[in-house]
Order: sequence, then C-alpha cells, then structure tokens
Amino acid sequence: MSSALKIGDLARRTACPVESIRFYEREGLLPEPARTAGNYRSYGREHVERLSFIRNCRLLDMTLDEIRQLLHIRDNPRGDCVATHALLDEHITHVAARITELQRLERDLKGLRRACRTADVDAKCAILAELDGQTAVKSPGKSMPHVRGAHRR
Amino acid sequence: MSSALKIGDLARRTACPVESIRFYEREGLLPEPARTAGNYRSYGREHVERLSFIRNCRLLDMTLDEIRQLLHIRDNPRGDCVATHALLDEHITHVAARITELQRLERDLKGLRRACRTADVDAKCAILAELDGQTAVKSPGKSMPHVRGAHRR
DNA sequence: CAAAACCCTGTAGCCACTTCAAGGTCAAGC
DNA sequence: GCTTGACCTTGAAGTGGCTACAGGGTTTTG
Repeated sequence: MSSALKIGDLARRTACPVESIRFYEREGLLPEPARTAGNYRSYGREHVERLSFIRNCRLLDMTLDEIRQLLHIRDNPRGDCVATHALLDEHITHVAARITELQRLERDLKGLRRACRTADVDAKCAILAELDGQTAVKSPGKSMPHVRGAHRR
Repeated sequence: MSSALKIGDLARRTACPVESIRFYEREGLLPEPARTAGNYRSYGREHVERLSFIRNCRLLDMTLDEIRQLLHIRDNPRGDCVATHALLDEHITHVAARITELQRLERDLKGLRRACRTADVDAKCAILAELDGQTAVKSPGKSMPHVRGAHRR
C-alpha cells in the first residue's frame, strides 16, 4: 500500500506544519492515527483528505469551531446541505462586515495622515495632537461576532 | 484640584475597561500612578490624556508595539514628525493589504457557495466536495507583516 | 454600622498556533 | 558495528490584547 505516511510526509503533502497536525489531533479535528513499533504516528489516504479539508477551511479563515461543525456534517452520510449553506453564508457575512470595518478604518487613518504634511523633524506633529483628542476617532459600532482585527501573522 | 481619579473614574472618562487600564500599566504604556492611603491608584489629567491617546490608537487597530513607539515619540519634546509619518504610513499599508486579502477571501467564499444551489437535505453537498480537493482554495500569497485574520472579538 | 460598591493582587482563559526543551527512533555512511 | 543527523516523541510555555475570575481589602451609602 502506498499509504503509510509519517507525520512529516503528511505535513509535506498538505503544506501544513507538523506542529499544527499534532494540534489538530489534540483538538479532536483529526483522529488519533495508528502508531508504528517506534511510536511514530502512521497516516493513510483518509488523513490526507481530512487534513486537506481542514487546511482549505483555514485558508478561508474559518474558525476551528466552524470547521468542527463542517467536519461533523461531512462525517455523517448525506451530510446536511442546508446546514452547510447556513454556516458558509454566516461566515461570508462576517467577512463582508470586517471588510466594511477595515475600509472605514483606512479612511480614518488616511484622514489622520493628512493632518500633518510637513517634513520638519523639529515640529510637534499634528497627528499626535489629533490622537490626543476625544474627537479624533469614531468608535466602530457594535461588536462583530467573530471577525478579527487588522493585524496578523 | 479636580484631578484625583480612581481607576473607575478614569475608566469612565476614557471608555476603557478597568482591567485594560491595569493591563496597560503592566505593559508599560501607562506609568504607575500614585497610590492613596488605601492603596488605590490615583490618576490625574495627564493619565486621562495618555490613555485617550492609547485608546484612539487601538480604535485605529494599531498594535501595542506601534502605540509604544508613538508614545515614545510623543514623550520626547518635539516628537519626531518623520517617524510618526512612517509608522502611520506603514500601518495604513497593512490595513489596505488586509482589505485586499479579505476581498479575495470573500470572492472565493462566494464562488464556493455557488457550487451548491440545491436545498435538498439528503444530497451530499457539492461544497464539501470542493473543500476536499487540492484546487478548492488558492493560498493567500506571502505572509502579511501584521494584519490579523477575518474573525475577532 | 452593615451592605453595597468599589478597589487590590494574582491567576487562568481565549484562539490558533509556534517554539522550545529534553529526549527516543531510524536510515545512511564509514 | 557505530556514529551522525534527520526525523519523531511528549509536555510546557509563549504570542496579542485583553477578559474573567477568586479571594481578599477599602470606601461610600443608607
């Protein structure tokens, strides 16, 4: 059989770090695989597919919880099409909302940037003065259900 | 003098949770304030201004590290205008890059959503099949310096 | 003078990993 | 056979920016 992969082989096939594979196993997204005589994890084709699924979902910025739900649907024969649609639609909504929020942020930042145009090293920058004030920045409305901030990696 | 605020007063004036104030102090963004006889933190006008500055920056999704740098500039008389511009410009670049990334994500998600149009509860959803495959999702290019993912709060 | 509201410190939890330490296993080269 | 080095193992700790306790002390209010 062509499928007796060690964790490093699986990592290469799925472009997923070894540590993340072990993490997914701890989190219950990947089943505990068989072990070799030397206590090495031994994976097969179904693990490659399941991990590919997980990584695809992560590339789409789904949370592990969302992925857990999708995997549950996937595991049950005739996985519920309606539930899949609902989950995906909600995720799309969150992403769209985050885009809107970041666009507003960008507008605010560019406005702030225009507050100072000088390149005078000795001047007190007008940007700092704006950041001091109460009116510099508007609050970004109510909380987003699950869309993260502007920085990452 | 009108300025002998307890931590709760400062929290109300800056719309910042009490716990975050203590957190900023631990992180060195806010100086350790004087204490009352009962060991309560005692704040003045300068703390209100500094914390407002910090919160404004956070509303603009700057990292604590970026804020630390801005505070350093702010603390030095004639704070360096050029450095401020550079920091802000870089932050704007990151936000813009994250917007682009999320827009692509949205496009991918909507494409995936279109893969299945049926509302048949018993059908195996075509979306799940797409997520299995190697070609379902394109990788999002090289790493973003510091812009976070799609979920938050 | 008691209850309620506020404050204190310290610790743990969140997410999705990443990094490290301290070792065990295995294939290749000499 | 023996060593080197690549790979594997577990477990713990760190990341960011908070948030939420637990278990106390202090101050204000009625």
